[in-house]
Amino acid sequence: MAKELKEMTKRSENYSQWYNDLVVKADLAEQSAVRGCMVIKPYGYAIWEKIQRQLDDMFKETGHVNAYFPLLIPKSYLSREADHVEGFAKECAVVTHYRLKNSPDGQGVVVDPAARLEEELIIRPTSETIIWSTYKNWIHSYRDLPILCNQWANVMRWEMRTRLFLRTAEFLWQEGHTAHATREEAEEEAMRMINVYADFAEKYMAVPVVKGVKSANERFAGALDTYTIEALMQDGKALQSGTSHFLGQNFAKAFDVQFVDKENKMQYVWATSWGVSTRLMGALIMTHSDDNGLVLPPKLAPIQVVIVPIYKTDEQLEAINSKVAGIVAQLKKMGISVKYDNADNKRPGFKFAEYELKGVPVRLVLGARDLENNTVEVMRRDTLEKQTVSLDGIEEYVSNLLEDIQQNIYNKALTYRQGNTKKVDTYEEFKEQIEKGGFILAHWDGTSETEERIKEETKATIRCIPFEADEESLTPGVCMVTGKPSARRVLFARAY
RNA sequence: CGGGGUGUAGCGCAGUCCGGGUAGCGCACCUGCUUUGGGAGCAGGGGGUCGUGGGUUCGAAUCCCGCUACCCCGACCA
Repeated sequence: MAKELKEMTKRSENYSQWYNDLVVKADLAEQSAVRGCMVIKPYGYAIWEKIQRQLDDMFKETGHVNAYFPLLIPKSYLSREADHVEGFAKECAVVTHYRLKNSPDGQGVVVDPAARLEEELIIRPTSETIIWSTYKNWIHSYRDLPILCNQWANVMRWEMRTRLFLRTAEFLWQEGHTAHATREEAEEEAMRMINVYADFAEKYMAVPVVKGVKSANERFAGALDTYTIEALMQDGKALQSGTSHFLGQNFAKAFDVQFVDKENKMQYVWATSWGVSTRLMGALIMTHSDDNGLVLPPKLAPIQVVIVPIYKTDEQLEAINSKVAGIVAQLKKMGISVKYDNADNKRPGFKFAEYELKGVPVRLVLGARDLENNTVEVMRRDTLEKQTVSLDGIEEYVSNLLEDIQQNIYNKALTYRQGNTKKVDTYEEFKEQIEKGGFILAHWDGTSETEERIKEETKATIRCIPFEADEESLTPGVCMVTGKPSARRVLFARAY
């Protein structure tokens, strides 16, 4: 078994394979029989809940409220905004009938042809259209603005190819949809939310991200500007982890959402939308995990501390139980989630491996030997280091250790990203470097044609034009492909 | 939709061609004893219409034809 597991986890170079083997075993998720959809198992869902709760707090702090809109969208809504329909039409699931009937040949059921819908319904791939058709009724005056709504929901995109966590046909996400009286206010909102995402990624997920704006080619269908956070995975590919869109007046015009301003003039509303999905769990896994399994940041780990007893006799177990009870109570009081696993149907070694696979940040092991010495063995998941420490003040020790782990895995990921971000100046160099993976900062002439050509020839795309850059990167240069003038370096990578 | 691959016990696979002949292995599961500071050992046990429909044959997991599901690579994309 040990050997098999090692085989299994030594596959980090191929993440999709790794997901299927490791993550399923780690009880996070499994593919469902429904094409490209995923069943999220309890442990995986617990991680999602931690993500949800934290993000939701951050949304509330920035003045947002939650609401819910329908799953099904009339087909005609989708065609109101030209770019939007262009972007999503090809990947929509369509509801055409509302009834089944017994098959004439007596075998099962068939779709009742008499129950055809007059207008087909689309299962939402995103909710801009249904929300803006609703906002039309909510907005009449400048006094009705702004509207700052968020929705936690599932959406469906009939992708040609799916990947566990990163691109499932159905996925869970949140989508914020805001309406504003002025362009400036909407632009500020879009920027505010990409910053919220970046904060969340770095402070909670311990995933360093590059904030920036998308090029025209990579922009959201229907947006004037798309802001993004881009993370670098351990295999050298980029992962777009969250986006915030400044939608201008496109949807207001498409759905005729106007308000009367202070001067009694009709004005179209300005919009934003922003979202992150269960893809974040993919980012979490792919950024930190190692060959022993998941490594979770303490702030998002469903179980932060696991305690394993080691005993030979019932008397020893009793003694350990009562000792541990005090530690558990104290840790819980400090807001630390702790699991005491004294189940006697699994051996200690098995438990050690299992909780490492699940990414539990800290493990305490308490045996008869420790009771005598008033000590405990502490193992940290990020470095796998073990240390025997005194039981006096153990709660404080663990609390500090959790913070240390949170910081350490962030630093580790940041160091990795820095080491895999290169500046190149010629296209030959670029082609060579892109094969090695990682981020590349290079000059580009700003045209879609050049971007398209680079994508075709190297499979690399412009991940974003970063907001923050060193002075050299902001110095004008020449495009590595065409030699035309370039204002600054932009960020390239191969992406998921 | 193109190119490749795979469907055999809950999971992972061998057997499939050369050569058709009692359906196997590891893990998991059940029972018992011994174990417990890194995925326990020994002994015994249960579990499979070999993806599916047809054909060839005395006989098909194996050969032939069709269908189907899933995985990987590409086009598409959070």
